[in-house]
Amino acid sequence: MTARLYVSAQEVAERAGVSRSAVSRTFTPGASVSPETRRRVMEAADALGYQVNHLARGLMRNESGIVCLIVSEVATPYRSALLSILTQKLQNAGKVAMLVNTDRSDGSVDRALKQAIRYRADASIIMSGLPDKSITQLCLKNGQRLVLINRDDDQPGPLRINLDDHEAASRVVTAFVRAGCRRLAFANSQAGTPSLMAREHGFVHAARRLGLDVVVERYGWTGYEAGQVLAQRLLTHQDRPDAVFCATDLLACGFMDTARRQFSLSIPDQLCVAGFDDIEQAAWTSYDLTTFAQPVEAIATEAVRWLEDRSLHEERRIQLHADLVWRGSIRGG
Amino acid sequence: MTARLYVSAQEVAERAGVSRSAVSRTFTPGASVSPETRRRVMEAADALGYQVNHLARGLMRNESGIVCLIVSEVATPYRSALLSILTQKLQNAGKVAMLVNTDRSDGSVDRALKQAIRYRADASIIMSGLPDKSITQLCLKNGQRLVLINRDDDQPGPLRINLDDHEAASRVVTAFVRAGCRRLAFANSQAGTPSLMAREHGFVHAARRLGLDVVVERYGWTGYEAGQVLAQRLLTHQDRPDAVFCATDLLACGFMDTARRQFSLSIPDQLCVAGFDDIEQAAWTSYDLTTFAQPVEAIATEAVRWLEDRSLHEERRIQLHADLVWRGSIRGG
DNA sequence: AACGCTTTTGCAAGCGTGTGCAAATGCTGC
DNA sequence: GCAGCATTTGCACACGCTTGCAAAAGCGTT
Repeated sequence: MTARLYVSAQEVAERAGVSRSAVSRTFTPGASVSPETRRRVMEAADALGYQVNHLARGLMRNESGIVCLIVSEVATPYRSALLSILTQKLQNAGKVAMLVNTDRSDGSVDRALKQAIRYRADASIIMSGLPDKSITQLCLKNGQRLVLINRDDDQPGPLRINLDDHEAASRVVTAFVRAGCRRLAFANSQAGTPSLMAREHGFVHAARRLGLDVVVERYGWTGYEAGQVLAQRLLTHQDRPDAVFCATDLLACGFMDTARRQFSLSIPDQLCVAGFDDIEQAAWTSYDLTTFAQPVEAIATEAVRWLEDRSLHEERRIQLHADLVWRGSIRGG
Repeated sequence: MTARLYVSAQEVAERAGVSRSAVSRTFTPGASVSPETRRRVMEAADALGYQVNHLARGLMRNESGIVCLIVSEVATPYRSALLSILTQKLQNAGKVAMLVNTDRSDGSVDRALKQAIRYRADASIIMSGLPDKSITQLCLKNGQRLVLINRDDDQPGPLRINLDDHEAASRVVTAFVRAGCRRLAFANSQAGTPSLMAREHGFVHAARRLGLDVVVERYGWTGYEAGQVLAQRLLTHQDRPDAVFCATDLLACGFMDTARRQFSLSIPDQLCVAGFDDIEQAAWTSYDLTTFAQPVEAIATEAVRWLEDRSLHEERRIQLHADLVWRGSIRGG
């Protein structure tokens, strides 16, 4: 019993006693079909289990309905949260998400974009890494739309969504100082992405403006373990910090755990901590971390809105605001 | 400057001075092309930025290369970990993942499968929820392959991958008893999925076999907050448990936090805890949770292997083993 | 040079759909 | 009944690709 072919519009047409065009029009919103034929077509379609072939439709319309999401480290809390809401909203907009994982190997963002082109994706949303300019050109030339999320750079053409990292970082300084902290530190990873660096620079500059120095430490990849190592390093510093801004909540979690367990520090009494992203774990009582919320909802909304609106295919930048979520890891408040 | 059409094989052929077929064959592994024409085609293709149109190819070959992943609660640690590795392996196998998020609304698994059919996905992998039998039939009739992960049920046709939940649960009983615990409890959500229930039943049965009773509590959705509530309920129980098996690591995290913070219990001295999934947070020092590891690697490997091997399109069940990861939340060891 | 064989090439049909165009149909008002 | 109009329908072509088939080309042998 080798599987039969899918049922085609032709078969539906025959069963309904109409032409194939009528079937096509029935499934094309806004096409001209009389109520009566539509009914008969629907009936036949249901009976046969007909589903429009989107490959063929995409071929004709030159619009596949596919949006390619390019991500690495999908299993990370912030990434998966953004991914979740993006797919949600894309589906609501009648699109479907194609997920390309760019872990390992470096040219993989480029490979991912080529994959997107092969499937004639209507757009690609890049959440990690950066494509080569030549590939960007290729995409734009082919009318493929491009969205860059939190990957600020100078590529032309696409929609770029970014946060006010710099300004957010300066708010942390204020909070730390108001809490009576004077020995500030910044814990960063070595990833060196623009948003991470913007937080670092924003923090350092704002502190300097108040005449305060900042100890900056960078280590490894942006995860829990790196946070632990950073705590080891920063807390054994001769002049131990009394406040640390971690570039990421994951770093902050590792940092806090090591600060408490290994250095027996009480938070926020002896050490104030702030993070960024507002991942789910930041709200867990073990951490109760004061942090900045990634506006994932707004990011997704803006991205999808831009994709839907065909008039806006010009270059565009959107800067969103990261709200400070005040919890218990900074004194006062 | 409205975006030009994508470059087609025709244009490549003209530029290379060969027929369209030659171009097609150049990009079809194993087709008969002379080295010389292949070279010329490749040259022209590179110059023009040609990418094979997979929509058209899928239409002809009746094989799209798309595999549909049907998931809800993508942002959950275990789900996102599985998703990550699955996409990884699918890509290595030359497939591409289409992600359908089935949060909200109940018929959405069915809708997701219809979507998969419309895009003529070669297969669908269901990680959450359960499709209606009629839809399953529709898929199989159309030659679409189906993989169910941890969703044991009686649907015919697909590949079903499950864990030895029952046996794992009984190992926890042994560990608890060996640690000197006698007042056992099981913390579950109300989701009632087969795997969760298998863990519950396995635990209760194994305990009963040793003459021990188990207090079972169920609440809410399988997340951190539910764990907190479950702790509230179980730890105020007249005869307070000295060991609790949480159906899920997320539940366990919430449970532990509330046990420590609200009831000032020390783990594992006054309370032993075990979880299931081995999410990343289970290894964090705040939790240091003894738990069972979801064999995500093996799950993905088996699923992809089955998809690749066209000979195995008969029904199949695979039962995988969940390793016990011993950490500090149970005494002894 | 003629032969047989293998490899390469081009032709053309077909995959399942959307849509412009012209023919057909239905409806309204004389 | 018929002109005038709006609506519906079917035909046929196009989308970009794969592939069976037969013709063409290459090549070694006699």
